[in-house]
Amino acid sequence: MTASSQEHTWAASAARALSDAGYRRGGARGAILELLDEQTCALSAVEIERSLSDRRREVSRASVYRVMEELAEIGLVQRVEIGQGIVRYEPVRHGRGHHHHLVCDRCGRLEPFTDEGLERAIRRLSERLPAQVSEHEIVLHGACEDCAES
Amino acid sequence: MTASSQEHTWAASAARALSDAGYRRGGARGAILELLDEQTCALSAVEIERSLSDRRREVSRASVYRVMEELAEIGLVQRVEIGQGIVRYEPVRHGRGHHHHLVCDRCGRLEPFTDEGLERAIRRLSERLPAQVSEHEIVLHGACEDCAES
DNA sequence: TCTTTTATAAGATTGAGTCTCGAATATGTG
DNA sequence: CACATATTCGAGACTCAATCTTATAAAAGA
Repeated sequence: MTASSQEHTWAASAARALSDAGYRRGGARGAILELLDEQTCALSAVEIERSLSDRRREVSRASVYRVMEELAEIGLVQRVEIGQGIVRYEPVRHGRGHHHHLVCDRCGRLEPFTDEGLERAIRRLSERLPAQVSEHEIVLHGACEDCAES
Repeated sequence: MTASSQEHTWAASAARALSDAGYRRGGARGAILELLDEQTCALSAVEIERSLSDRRREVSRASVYRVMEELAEIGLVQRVEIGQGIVRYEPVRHGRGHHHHLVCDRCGRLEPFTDEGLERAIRRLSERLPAQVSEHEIVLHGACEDCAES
């Protein structure tokens, strides 16, 4: 899902949104935006740190977490808790691109999927519950296609 | 295993299931079963450790994790990942007291809910996906009734 | 340019969860 | 009952993701 679908890249619009929200420009933030822009699925903070280090644009751990928190706050990335106590982050691409995840408990593979029936069920449910459901992120566990065969 | 929930407590049937699975009786395990039996919703490992300590039946951290893993393996408890890297465990009543959870992001409250529409959507989805979905646990985030008012 | 504010880096710290291994306890057998 | 043996338990060291601290670097504004 390479997504320069809209007018700008995700990184560009994210940078503008950050700016609008009162954040200033910074090297670490730019590098992280650039990296995220290339991703199609969720990255963990540690993976982000390592990936940037690999391309010789080192960013400190604290910066990764701080930037991800800022991005999540504005809704530019979504936190995805896959399990094992590791939080992954995933760029939210304008409207489209909403999906959930299936985690293979054997090989650890992470697969995105979409399902309109599920979305509908959640919308109805959200209205019924005596609470404000702000966002939802569904993680199914099981065996992925490859692992299921063996 | 056919859990006729009336005649025995959950703890009793869990003890039997453990015995059937080849586990022996042990003090720590018994204390944990007893504690879990009183719970209606999920407890974290740390909460279990502290609760037992409060009632002067101390159980070491390793034992808590070990026992919870055993219980989860046999299907007597369900792991629930609420976020913040904390795993909670919840006794599975009568084989299927199946429900999901809403986490209040403000006060941290954990509320169980059930929804047939959601279950139906997941069943259909599971058939459609090229993978074996073994179990599902859905965590919605938002503001609970009390927090939503303010 | 200079000042003020915000961002960043490096590393110490926290805290959930894991691992190890010797001690304690349960069950089966004589 | 007593013994032998396998299982369970406890205490603490350890791992590692995530947070906090503090000094430095870099932007925006004057």
